[in-house]
Amino acid sequence: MDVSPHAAPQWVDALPSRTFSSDDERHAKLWSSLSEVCRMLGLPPVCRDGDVMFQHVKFKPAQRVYTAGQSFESLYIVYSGFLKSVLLDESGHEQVLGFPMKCDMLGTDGIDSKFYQSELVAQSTAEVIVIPFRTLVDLSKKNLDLELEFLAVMSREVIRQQHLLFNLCSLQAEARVARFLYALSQRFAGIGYSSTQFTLRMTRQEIGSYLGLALETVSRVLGAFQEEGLISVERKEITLFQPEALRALKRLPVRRRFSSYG
Amino acid sequence: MDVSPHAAPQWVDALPSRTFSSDDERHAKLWSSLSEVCRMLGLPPVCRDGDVMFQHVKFKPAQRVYTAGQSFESLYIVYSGFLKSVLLDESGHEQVLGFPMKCDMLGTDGIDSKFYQSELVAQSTAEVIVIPFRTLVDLSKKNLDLELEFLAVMSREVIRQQHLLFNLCSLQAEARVARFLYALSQRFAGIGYSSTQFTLRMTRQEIGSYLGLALETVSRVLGAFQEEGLISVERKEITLFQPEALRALKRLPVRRRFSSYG
DNA sequence: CGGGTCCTTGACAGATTTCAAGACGTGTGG
DNA sequence: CCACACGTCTTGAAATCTGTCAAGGACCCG
Repeated sequence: MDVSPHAAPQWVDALPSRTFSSDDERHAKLWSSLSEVCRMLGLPPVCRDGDVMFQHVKFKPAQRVYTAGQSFESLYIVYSGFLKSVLLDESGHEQVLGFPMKCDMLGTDGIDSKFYQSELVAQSTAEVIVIPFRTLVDLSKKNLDLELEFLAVMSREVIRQQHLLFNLCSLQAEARVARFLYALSQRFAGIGYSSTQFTLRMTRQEIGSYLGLALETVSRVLGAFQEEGLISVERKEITLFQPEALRALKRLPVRRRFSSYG
Repeated sequence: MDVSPHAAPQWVDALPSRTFSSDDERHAKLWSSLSEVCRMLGLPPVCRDGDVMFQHVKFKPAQRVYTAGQSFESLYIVYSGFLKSVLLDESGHEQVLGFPMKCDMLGTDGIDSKFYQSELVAQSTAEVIVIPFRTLVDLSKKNLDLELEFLAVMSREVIRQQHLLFNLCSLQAEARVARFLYALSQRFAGIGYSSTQFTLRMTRQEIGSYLGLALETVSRVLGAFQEEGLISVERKEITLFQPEALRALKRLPVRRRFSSYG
């Protein structure tokens, strides 16, 4: 199922068909208004162009919303489901950039060069709202505050990456994983899920890539957290017992295992 | 000279005075037009509001252009000199986010919350162009393409951070330092300096913070590069002998030093 | 049921940090 | 002009963390 980087034609069949026929899709919400989009992005509801509607598109797990090198046409807002955003290097190695979920905006890295620099991959059935950039530009001419608000959304993305950078540079493995779990819990809370009990949609490998760690390290750290009673972890099912402890965690108390002189 | 984080009044005296009296400052260029700003940002020269001018402000080494928590009023474009952008955590630890130089735009992390999230510190005498955000918004109403272009500039910043993330996550120390030197050399070339011979304005500590390494590691890796004949390093004076080798470097050939059985 | 992916766990190697000491340079004040 | 203090850089040795390799078990899906 892996698509080699920059292989132009391959992503085409990962795009959804324009025709909706299955029962599942017939019942799905197919359009969102501009004001709904603004609400999802947390923007002030200044925009009242009630007529403008944006199409929804559904993706199945492992399908790509866009791929690196594909020409930039639209921004995307996650309506439902879970995805991952990845960067591919020359040799096909995959670097995870984030795990977008409901209300996240994606695709901004294509604005400058007019080609997406990263890939957006569905990890579950996912529904995204398509915002054709051309439409956005046109709308901005009528509603002068709109483009301004999009600057704010991009500002948020810059800040998110700054914090990620900080985590990678100044924290060691345990703290990185702890903060990852805490941040994830906060995001789940923000979209109406439980903040203390959830299912990881991504593999240890992907978490490791995101945090700059080997998958085994992620596995070990999760195990250690469980030992300490901070969390419960059973494959992908996670329960946080002490979220605040995770937020503040620097390093776990040393516990000599297998030592004969303790 | 260190300013403790979030200490509100302290940054005030780091701001430049509005009166220019010294000989040095009298001869400085004090204003830039919008079209000049667009040119510096690499934007198409669509903007012809010839009348709009932006003020220049000068800073001495260690002075702060803005600080974390300060209310967001303006974006800044580096006109000359060298700076560093840093994030401060609760305990005052400093995380370097970048080393801005000529033509770089800063301050975008304040757009969303209306407060700067990071700090911009001069590392040499530096001159920045002040773009009041209010002015930018007003201009956008007349020139509809302008705000669009600023989205593109922010898009570039997002991409820069994506690559930084990739470097931190998937490369080890030697490759990080090598790519850092290569990228620096390219940037120097871009603003008219030599790409093969330059002076590092930042300390090993700051490079280490930026790359997620200890300062000693940076020092050692630079030493190793010199041993290999890739560069020459004498304190802050750097000469690149094989820039391309640095760009592609994964790891240095192992060289057993101090081993008695070789 | 079989194949594949994902996860866990151990042992080990290797990379990087930490700690420590000394050299080098620079700026300041006597 | 020199001495001194300070920040920076280098270098070594030891400690520690994390990655790598390997094997086995759990789970899922066709």
